Amino acid sequence: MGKLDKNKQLKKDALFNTAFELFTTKGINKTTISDIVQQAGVAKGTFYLYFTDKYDVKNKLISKKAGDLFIKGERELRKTQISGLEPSIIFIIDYVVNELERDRPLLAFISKNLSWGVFRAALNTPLDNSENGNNFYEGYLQLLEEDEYSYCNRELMLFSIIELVSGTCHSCILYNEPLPLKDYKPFLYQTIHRIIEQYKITD
Amino acid sequence: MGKLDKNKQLKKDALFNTAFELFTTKGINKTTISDIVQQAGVAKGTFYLYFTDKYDVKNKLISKKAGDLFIKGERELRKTQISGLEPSIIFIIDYVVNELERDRPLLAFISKNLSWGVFRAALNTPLDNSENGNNFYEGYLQLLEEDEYSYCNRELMLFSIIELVSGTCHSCILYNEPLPLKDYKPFLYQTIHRIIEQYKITD
Amino acid sequence: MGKLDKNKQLKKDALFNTAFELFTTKGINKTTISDIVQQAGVAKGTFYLYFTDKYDVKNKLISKKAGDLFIKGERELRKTQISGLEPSIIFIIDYVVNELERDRPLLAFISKNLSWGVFRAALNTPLDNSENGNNFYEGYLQLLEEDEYSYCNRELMLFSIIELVSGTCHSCILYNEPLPLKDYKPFLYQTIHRIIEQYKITD
Amino acid sequence: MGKLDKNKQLKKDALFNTAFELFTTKGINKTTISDIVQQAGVAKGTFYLYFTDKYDVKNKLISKKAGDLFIKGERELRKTQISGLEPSIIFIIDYVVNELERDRPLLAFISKNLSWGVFRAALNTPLDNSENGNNFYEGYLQLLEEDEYSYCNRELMLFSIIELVSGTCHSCILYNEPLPLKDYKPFLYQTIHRIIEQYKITD
DNA sequence: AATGAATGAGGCTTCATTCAT
DNA sequence: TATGAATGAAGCCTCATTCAT
Repeated sequence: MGKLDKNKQLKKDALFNTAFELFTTKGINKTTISDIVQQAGVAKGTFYLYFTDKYDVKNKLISKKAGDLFIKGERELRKTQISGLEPSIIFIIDYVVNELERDRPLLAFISKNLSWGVFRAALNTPLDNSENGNNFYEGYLQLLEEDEYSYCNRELMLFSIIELVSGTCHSCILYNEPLPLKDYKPFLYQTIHRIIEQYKITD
Repeated sequence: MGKLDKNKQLKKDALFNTAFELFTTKGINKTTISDIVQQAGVAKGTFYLYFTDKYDVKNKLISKKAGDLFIKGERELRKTQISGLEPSIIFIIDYVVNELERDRPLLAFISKNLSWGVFRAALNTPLDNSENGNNFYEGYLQLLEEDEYSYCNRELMLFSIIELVSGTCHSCILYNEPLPLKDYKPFLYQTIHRIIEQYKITD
Repeated sequence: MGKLDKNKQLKKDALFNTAFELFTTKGINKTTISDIVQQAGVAKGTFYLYFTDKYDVKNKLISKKAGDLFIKGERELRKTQISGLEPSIIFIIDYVVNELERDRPLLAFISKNLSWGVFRAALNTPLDNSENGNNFYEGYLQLLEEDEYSYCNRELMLFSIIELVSGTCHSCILYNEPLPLKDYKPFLYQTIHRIIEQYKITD
Repeated sequence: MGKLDKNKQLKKDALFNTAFELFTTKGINKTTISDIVQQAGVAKGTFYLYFTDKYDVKNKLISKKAGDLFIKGERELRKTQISGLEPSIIFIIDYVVNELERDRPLLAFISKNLSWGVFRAALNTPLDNSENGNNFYEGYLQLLEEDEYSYCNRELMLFSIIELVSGTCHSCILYNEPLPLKDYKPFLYQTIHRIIEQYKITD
């Protein structure tokens, strides 16, 4: 990559990161293009070289940030000795919600804007720098394969779990409503257990 | 109520209803105060006599519309012979998601903006014109009382169900992702069944 | 007309007149809305209450200014004892080109932008404050009626004369090319004479 | 001409031709330098190696295109057996207006921007690749010489005809106002006849 | 000679809010 | 109460021009 191209990427990254920072602190509506470029230290016009408008950045950020979370969760999982579908899923979910509890602006940003379609796409994005082309969704399917039981409607199972976690944790973390996250966790994981059971194939 | 007061209420209602119509068709961001007053047939200044700004109307609308849905669901339930907690809950949920499938703009409007706090408040709002001061949440509690089983953490159970339904149906109805609502329903109701079981007290 | 309405008209007029002044001095391309409102002493938004954009003002100005010129020419004609079609036309043309020679920015503004359609419309606009609904074009037709000869294709005759005058005088006045207006006038009026002859009906 | 020079000329021509295409299709105001270089397939900076700005190209284009038209008209004339001043002039005018009727964007482009000065210059430009240094205006003078009559104020005569044709045809072709070109032609050529008569020297 | 990323001034337009009537 | 003309800050986006490569 030439000096020029590297510089280009630097500017684009600066805009991307600055936008994320401002979106999560001020909110998307109250963040202006002027805010972004000013804080990123580039000229107004430069923004339009790389993005079409504020919502273009927003969509790219959501997909990226949501994907990153799960990828990091999976990486952490690999560092452990945990095996089996349910323990693995619980581990990753736990990792993700803990991350989101630590970074509430990120939670607010992601959960308001995430649709299953976008999410699904993000999960299918190959881990960056990945030598083996792996991605989260493939990892999930592999977990299913390796489990001692068989499962039907695998995408549906993940979908149900994700939407349940997403909705409930949003409320628990941001508003402590109807109760704080740590108090809700046992119930949540119990519900996840039951959802997994639901999709288990029993002869 | 005097003639003048009635006139006042008329204008306020016009603004309220027009705002709802525009919010659901054009989106909140793209709806301006000018749009609202123009279509409502009142002067710009009049808006500020009744609401502080666009977001004031928005919040009031969300609470109202979400509450209305469940209240209507409960009314429909009473017309049937259905009894028992689970059949009743499934009936109401089914009624609500069917309504939302028929009125997608309403779904988009509500689900993007509903938090459990707001929702909880809406459920506690007395049914309008109600002679007996009943509200949805009390109705829910009564269903629990009348069931042959006992349940713990009743609010949590409702919370889990609502968030699961809300997230999954949003995706199924608006994007057909990962599958159309009608195909997902059996799985959803099975999951609800399992959540209810989870909170059942067994000696 | 109420105080408010009068004020409204004042602002609109201020914008209209200021736009004309700036268009003729700086040119349309280099005149900005900001320039106009600033010099007119009103707020930016006020401009958009009365005009859709710069070109809206432009079109209205062209029509108005072109019409005014001919109306004034006709008024001057009435003050004289001149009679007969040709002397009358020559008088009005002479009046108009003299006016345009005195006000070159006006000439530049009008002649670059005038189409016969716009012009025709302007000529049909009733003289303002006119009690009898007269307009230039009707006056022209009346001149034809009163003449001792008859004419065919009356609109065409006027069209030819106007376009000839417009094109040639634009060049003579603004660039002295191919010669100054005063030197060209005899030739021009001779040509007009011949055009009138051309449309005269001879048995 | 070296290979490099040829390459240079190619880029310049590409810019020139592309500018013409865009000016006539989108209009000058709405055509940007970016549009031109992009469609011409060269880099932005390259434009500034050959032209100072958009208006530089514009002026060069107008002069070139207007001149080309008359030169082509004259060439067509030479292919015929037509002789005599008036038939020759009518032939060329007819050729030119027919061309302009076929290519309305060209008409719009030229007639909005043509002044007699620019036009006169264009007519004096030697025919490109011309071995004999001839140009349109000289051809015109020669036609006058060869005619059986003598004429005074020759430039004026051409000027009057050109301006008349230019103004009237602009309106007839682009707007069919006050009538379509083909219906106006007989009147126009009759007027031209009369103008020529006007400048004929009679003892 | 050629490139094209970067610039940033400056245009256009919107719209929440006010306030005199 | 109700009005709606007026405001002007604030946002968006374009684009001619430059300059390091």
